[in-house]
Amino acid sequence: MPLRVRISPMSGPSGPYNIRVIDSCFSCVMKEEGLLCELPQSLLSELNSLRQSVFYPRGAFLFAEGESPRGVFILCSGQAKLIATSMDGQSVTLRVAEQGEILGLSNVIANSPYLVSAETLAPSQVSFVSRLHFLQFLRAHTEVALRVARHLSMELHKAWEQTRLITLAPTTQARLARFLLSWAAEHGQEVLVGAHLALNMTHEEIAENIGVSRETVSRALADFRQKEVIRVNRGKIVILQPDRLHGLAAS
Amino acid sequence: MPLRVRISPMSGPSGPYNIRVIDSCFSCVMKEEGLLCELPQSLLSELNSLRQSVFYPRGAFLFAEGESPRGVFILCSGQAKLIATSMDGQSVTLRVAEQGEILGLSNVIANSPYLVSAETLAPSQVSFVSRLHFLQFLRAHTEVALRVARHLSMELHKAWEQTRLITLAPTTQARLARFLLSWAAEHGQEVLVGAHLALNMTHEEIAENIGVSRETVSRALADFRQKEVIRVNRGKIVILQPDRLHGLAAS
DNA sequence: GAGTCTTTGTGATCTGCGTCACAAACTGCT
DNA sequence: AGCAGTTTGTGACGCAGATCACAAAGACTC
Repeated sequence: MPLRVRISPMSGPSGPYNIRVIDSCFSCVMKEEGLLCELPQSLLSELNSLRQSVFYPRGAFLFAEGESPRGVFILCSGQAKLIATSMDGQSVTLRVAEQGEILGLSNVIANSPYLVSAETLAPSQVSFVSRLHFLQFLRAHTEVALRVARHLSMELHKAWEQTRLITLAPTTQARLARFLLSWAAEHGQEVLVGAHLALNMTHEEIAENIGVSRETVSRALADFRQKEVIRVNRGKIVILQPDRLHGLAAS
Repeated sequence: MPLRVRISPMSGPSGPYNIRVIDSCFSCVMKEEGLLCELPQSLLSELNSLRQSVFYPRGAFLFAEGESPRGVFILCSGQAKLIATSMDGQSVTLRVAEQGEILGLSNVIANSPYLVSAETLAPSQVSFVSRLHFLQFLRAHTEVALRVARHLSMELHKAWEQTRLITLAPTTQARLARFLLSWAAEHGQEVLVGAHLALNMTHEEIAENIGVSRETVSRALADFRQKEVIRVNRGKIVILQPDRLHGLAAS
């Protein structure tokens, strides 16, 4: 098992970024799918007293591969991607976390080093709860342990979906189409004519998501555009022909 | 999200196989890494009363993609692989579970259909616990919920490792070498001169593990053999030059 | 608005690996 | 032992996509 590089210099939730510490905001807990949604008020306020809220710009690292787990990061708003990096600098995106999700959970539970890095894709508000506090909280409330198990199950399923996406698509175009569709699905976006996808990603980053080269993504997108399946509007992708996109995804 | 095929005809832990039902055997719980190891005796015997033990031959399906979760499968002895299949019949192996591991856990927790299939790689003794019983058991004991969370974390980390293996290896030979090394590592096998790996896999299956074609695996293995890095002995692979194998894995 | 850096678009080339095809070796069955 | 089914070995061929190489278009700074 080769050791991995890129140990971040950060020692807490704050890093070498221009970060604002905020002290309200637990709106994320209201989200339907969030781990914490519909927790009894008493538990919420207990958790509230443990957490520390911080604002990160785009491109900030919440934690990096190889660090030992400091604690969990609750994504109150924004987006973050989890990436794995190889020795020669290549990287894959394992998944993109949305608001309401918890990052670093599995590492805190297993007490094993982060084996992925978490980088914000958009300006994000993040609540940090230290390992010790979180574990105490977890042990004290069976309800919380069950929700954690459910969250981990969700993460596992997404990891499997990602493997499926990368390995079982016949062509690159299919991979890209599936990627766009699953993105839309995960963001509650109906895949209708005119749906806007705010990917917040460069072609390079899309490439890392689907495991192909940057040029191939550019070319495939150009092709979709030329077929008028999609349109690109100031960084956002607009779906023009959902049905044809599904067709491309299938084969 | 395309629906997936291969719904198995089984409706319980038993299927259309020549299966023996056994009623002892919880030796798996003694295993160091098993989910259940070192559980208090009282919990063990409670679980014992809930389970039903069954013997499967090689190639049996414990469950298949798309089925709703009947319960969890505790692998007392043997091996099983988790596979995802695409519409056109291709498949990837997501991981190989060893004795002591629990299969179908995340689906029971999340109450979502199995999105992978589990197939035995060797004759295996498996204890089945139905969804309801397991959830009751889980809810009743915080200790168990925590262990489940730890097991799921382990599964998630293995899933990420698998993605890393498949996507971040520069060449096919590196993939194969890494696969062999990680196999050895996970089986407590020291990677020493003469270490025997009982893969229980055909080249086809190895190919599904590392995401390449069968012929490519045959050729790569032939190459390793010709370089005298490995030797093949009645299906078992013998490592002759661990250091060179590590070298091949790196690049 | 000039200058720098990042991102995107596209052509040209090269190659690893998938695919097809078939022979050889092995396995299991009666 | 003999036969059928599976697994393995290897050659020949073709192409999808990686890589290289720039140019064009945006984005951000002062």
